[in-house]
Amino acid sequence: MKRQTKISNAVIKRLPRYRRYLRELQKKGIDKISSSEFSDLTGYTASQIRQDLNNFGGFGQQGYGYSVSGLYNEISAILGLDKQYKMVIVGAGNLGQAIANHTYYYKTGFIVCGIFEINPRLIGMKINDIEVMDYDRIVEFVESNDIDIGVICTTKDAAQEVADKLCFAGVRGLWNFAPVDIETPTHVAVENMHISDSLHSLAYHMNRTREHEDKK
Amino acid sequence: MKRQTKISNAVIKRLPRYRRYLRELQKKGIDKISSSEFSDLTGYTASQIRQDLNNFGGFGQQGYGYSVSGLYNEISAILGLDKQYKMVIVGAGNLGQAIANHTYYYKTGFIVCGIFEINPRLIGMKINDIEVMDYDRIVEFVESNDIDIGVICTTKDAAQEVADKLCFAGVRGLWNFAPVDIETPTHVAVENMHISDSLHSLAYHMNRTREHEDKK
DNA sequence: TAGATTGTTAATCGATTAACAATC
DNA sequence: TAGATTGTTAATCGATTAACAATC
Repeated sequence: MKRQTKISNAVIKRLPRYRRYLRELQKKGIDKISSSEFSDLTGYTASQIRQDLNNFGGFGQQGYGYSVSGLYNEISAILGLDKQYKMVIVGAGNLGQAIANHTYYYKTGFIVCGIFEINPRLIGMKINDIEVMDYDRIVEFVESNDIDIGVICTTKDAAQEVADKLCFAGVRGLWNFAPVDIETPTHVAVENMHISDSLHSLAYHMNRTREHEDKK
Repeated sequence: MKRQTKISNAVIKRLPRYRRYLRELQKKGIDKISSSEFSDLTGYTASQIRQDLNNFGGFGQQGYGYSVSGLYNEISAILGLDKQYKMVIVGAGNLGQAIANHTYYYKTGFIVCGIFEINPRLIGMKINDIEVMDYDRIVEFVESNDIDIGVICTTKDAAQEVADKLCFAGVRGLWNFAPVDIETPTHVAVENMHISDSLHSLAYHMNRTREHEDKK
């Protein structure tokens, strides 16, 4: 087993997907899988799966394969999903509310501790038992509650300023849903959910498949 | 100018981002940009920007650069954003409602024509003036209204069945928010918004930046 | 025209796939 | 043990970067 210093982002992006499939196998009561069976399931080549996993350690057993629950746990630990994270949501609009209501995060260790807004009509509301607070109080709140993650559900114009405030207050990660690219100090991780970008590439691919049809 | 047959997905994924920056430049009244200035702005290398654009045509002018609005329009057309798309949303939960309420899509040519649900308590409601209808009626509706895109906001267990039905009814694209990988006929494009996968890779990166700090 | 900047080819870099020795 | 399948090295493929001739 050889542990590498720098693991490419392409590998990291595949881990949550591997984990999802392992969870399904677990539910079905399957407790062993080979890289080639896993390849059939996921669509990744067996070679790539083994290569990816061996970035982190030798989790398999020659002649046998991988233990489904063992591998599930390993990947969870690699991703840091054995830990808990405290989150705040900024922006109590549709998207902020949808995320606050999504109990899934809570179940997997991502705890929404508060929602922040500038719109006075929304302040004081409760969404899924989480209080909507005045944005003015955010720095104090993040500091005193040791918040790990800020979720940005604001307009694109407010996003960078909100990000700056969250970083100043001490979050370690930003989950950005605004359609802009956020700048942060190097020690703060950013993950973007660029929803409209995604819709735009769907539009592209739809017109491409159309072209293929036309040629037939 | 040389037009390639097959353009890599990595290129396509960058186009919406290029387009966003061009829109901002346009708003600021800047009407000309060189690849190296655009590189400073976006973080992509000037070489990559020119390489990417030349997959589709020679949009620049030697010695001058690129026309901001010209390039914006070209990229919009490449993505197919000069067209209109009719969408239906399946699932009127938090996420489905958030998308239905997001007027942005409408402004950019993606028109939400209906929302479908199995929960009888939600059927008949109006969300942002869009009717929530019985899921039983979806095939008929998609067929008779020439719906282009199905947006899947259901649970992961229902997602594939919903996808099959939408494909059968004739959509050309699926925008999938359920945390599963959807299978479709080759002529139906799929774009995934795997929200929890994104959160999981954020968790990974947060723990990595932490390690760097520890080493200091 | 001279200067600037593109379009495009060539070189490099990184990621994926293939092959196979190690080993359970 | 023999068969199976991993871990890992080597080969290939593709994507990014560098370089420069074309040209506005």
